[in-house]
Amino acid sequence: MRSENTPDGKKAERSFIETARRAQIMTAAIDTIAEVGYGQASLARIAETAGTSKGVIIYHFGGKDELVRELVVELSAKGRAYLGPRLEAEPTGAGMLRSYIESNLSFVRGNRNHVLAVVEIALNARSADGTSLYDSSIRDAGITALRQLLTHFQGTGEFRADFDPDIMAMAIRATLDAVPTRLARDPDLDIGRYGRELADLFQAATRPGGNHPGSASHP
Amino acid sequence: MRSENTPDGKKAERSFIETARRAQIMTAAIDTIAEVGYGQASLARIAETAGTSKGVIIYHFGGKDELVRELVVELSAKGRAYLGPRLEAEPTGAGMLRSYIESNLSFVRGNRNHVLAVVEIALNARSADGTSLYDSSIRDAGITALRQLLTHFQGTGEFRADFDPDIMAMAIRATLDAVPTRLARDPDLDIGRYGRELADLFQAATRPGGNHPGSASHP
Amino acid sequence: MRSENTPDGKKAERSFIETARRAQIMTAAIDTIAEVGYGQASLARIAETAGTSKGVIIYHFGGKDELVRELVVELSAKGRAYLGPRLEAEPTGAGMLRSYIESNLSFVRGNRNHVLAVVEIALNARSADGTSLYDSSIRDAGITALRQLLTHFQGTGEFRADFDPDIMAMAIRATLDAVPTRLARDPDLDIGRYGRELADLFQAATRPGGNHPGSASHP
Amino acid sequence: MRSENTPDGKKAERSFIETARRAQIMTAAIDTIAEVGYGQASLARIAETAGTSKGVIIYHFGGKDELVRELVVELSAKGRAYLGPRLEAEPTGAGMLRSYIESNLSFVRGNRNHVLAVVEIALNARSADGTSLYDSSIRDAGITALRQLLTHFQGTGEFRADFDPDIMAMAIRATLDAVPTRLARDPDLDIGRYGRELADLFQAATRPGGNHPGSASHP
DNA sequence: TATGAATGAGGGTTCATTCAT
DNA sequence: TATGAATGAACCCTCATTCAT
Repeated sequence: MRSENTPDGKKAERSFIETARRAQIMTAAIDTIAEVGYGQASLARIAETAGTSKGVIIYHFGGKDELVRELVVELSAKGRAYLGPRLEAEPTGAGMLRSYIESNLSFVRGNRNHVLAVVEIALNARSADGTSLYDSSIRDAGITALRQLLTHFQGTGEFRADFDPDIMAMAIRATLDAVPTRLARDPDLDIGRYGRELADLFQAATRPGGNHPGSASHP
Repeated sequence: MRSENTPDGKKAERSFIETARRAQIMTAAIDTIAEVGYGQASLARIAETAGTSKGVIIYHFGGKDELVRELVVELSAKGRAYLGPRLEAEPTGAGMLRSYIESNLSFVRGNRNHVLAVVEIALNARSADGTSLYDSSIRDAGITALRQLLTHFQGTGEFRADFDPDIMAMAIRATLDAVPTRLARDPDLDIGRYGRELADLFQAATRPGGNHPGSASHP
Repeated sequence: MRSENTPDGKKAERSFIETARRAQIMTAAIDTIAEVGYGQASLARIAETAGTSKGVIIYHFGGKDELVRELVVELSAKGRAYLGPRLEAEPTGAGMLRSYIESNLSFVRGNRNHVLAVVEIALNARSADGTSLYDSSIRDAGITALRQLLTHFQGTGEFRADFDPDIMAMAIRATLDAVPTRLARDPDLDIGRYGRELADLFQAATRPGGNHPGSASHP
Repeated sequence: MRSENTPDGKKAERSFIETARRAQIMTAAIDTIAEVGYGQASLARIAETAGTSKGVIIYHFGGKDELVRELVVELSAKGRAYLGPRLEAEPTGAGMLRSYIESNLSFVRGNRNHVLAVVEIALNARSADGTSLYDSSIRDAGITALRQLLTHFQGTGEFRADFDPDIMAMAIRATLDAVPTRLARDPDLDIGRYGRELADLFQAATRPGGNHPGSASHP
């Protein structure tokens, strides 16, 4: 297996041809997983999509697990690079929440198969010892950031104080995470409208005022 | 394989012993899938849990796919039987929505493993030809009913008119569907509180009034 | 994989047909390993010799490692059963030593391929984690017993007192262990004469008296 | 692949750099085989130890088999160069035998890994067609020389006449060949004492006189 | 000379399924 | 009805080797 690092600990430089092969294989893996699901995405099938052989994949990635992990890492990096600036540009709580939701979905639109593939991986992929190949710290980091956002603007009064930020964050993430699968079933889905609607939904759910509903009536 | 139907087209009566065997196997399948995930739930493992052999499972169900489909059908029936009366008892839109959410979650609490198994199946299980073993009409039926509920009370004015009932229904379902997995990770989750919070959340999201947020500000 | 034991801890009864199959496979494995060496004795090759498929071997033994371990255990048991009575029948030290050597070799003669196969296993077979598949406690037990024999009769004066029983034991074992390989190269080897010669050799090496040679002359 | 000979049939001169590379690779191979065993010593692993790539090894040696054969040839040459003078210096039979044994072991002590590697090769290494990569003529030559030594001094009366020199030679070689493996298991082994003990052992086994034991009682 | 890249055969293993009993 | 036995395809991976650069 190709070693990932040079002996002195620096990242190894990758040759042009290797970079190209890796990209080609990763694309094939993404498309295959997105199309037939993780369980059916064998190395042979991925290799066929890529127009190579299983051996080449193993040569470049060292094994299926590593290939899969790379898919996750890469998407995670792309996602952070995409979302970060869009969030920071927003001054208000409502704006940040709306931006969070809409940016997430426009990112999904722009990386449909990759997102779908990583969703499949998160749900299904396990290594031989049974542990997930999806580093759950990635998701946890996302939820934590979202919860902190919510908590912060509860403090400022921009959001109503009487919701549980953990549960609200989970609801938002669950709703967003369900979109890629929906998109796969219905490729003509209007993601822009979807995003605006969901932003409206959670804006209404978080804005203060109104005699609040809720547990009072369920003692 | 046991034929499902008699020659004259009627459902075959099942003997007592057969019914018992089937139940025993289904329980084993549910527990195994819930515990180790669909991908790791081989027939051998299920048979071991059930204290039988793989052959018995195939004999009674005709194959793994059929067993899995039965798990889905059975849960779906249990779910309808549980939820139907609870919804019909509610007179108001807000009440029905709250009941829908809270009843769903208390059903999850009472059928943790079965729900978890079916979630695993819905996300992962595919037959050899790549098609899902989860009959999506079941989910569609659920979403449709929910959407009709929402649409109806938009008509009566109990809910704000300016949300897309399809998207709202999808958000509610996605949020509810995420709970079993959470519950698996954290068995001490307070489902009751979870339900009240989520009901509050979607009540706030659907109730009319307030200067409504929304797409107007995003031309 | 077939479970080796019943739930209550007893050895599982093996059906007649299973016993036969296992014996057939073990014989094929013995012959194959003896002929082509452990490294070339793949499951496919063993299966071919046995007239079956790889799957059958895995079904009956659970894996190659287990098959190999069984070969060792079985030979070890056969060996103990063969050697024990022959040793105990001897009253004198010289007699026991001679019997040990000659019985070992006549056992080799009667179990040529099995012994050869286990020698191959002892030298080559390793599991995935690098540990030997040959339980070295078996060899250690043999050497220990031999050393105790030597030490005992040093105490009685039947053997000269000035050799290191550990090294003498090792020399005897090494010499005996080399015979199977020789036998494989020259199938017409006269094992009986070999045994008598080696017994003479080590009798001369252990008997007391004579102006003993030794380290005194090598300060 | 580099050709071994020039067109005119003479041995090709090797450049300095090539000689160095070959030595580096052979050392890496020796250490790797000694450490992990022949079966686990893949070209990739050897190349890694050597700090090169598999291609280089194949370029310089033409293939794994040739590399392995070279390891054997080189050790054999080193061994002859080491042992020859030490034997010739001894005037008596007993002296030569003692020197043979002790020199062999001190050679092992001084070339531990190389000896261990060749032992591994002798026992395990086979080419694709199943034939051993260890040229058994090397061992045969050693045994023959030893047998001639024994026979010679049986003629002079220095050794007892009633042992089979072939079997005695085999016993001596087997005992010596077992030491490297022992040494690998117990690196603190006192080779000097080992040599003296074994020399004593075989001196006692070969010296004349005493009422000889043995085959008389086994007609 | 040396390397990175690719190949393809073969390795052991898992698994749903079939079949005789 | 139920089981043990067997099957065969597919799985991921290792390896020595080849080849273009």
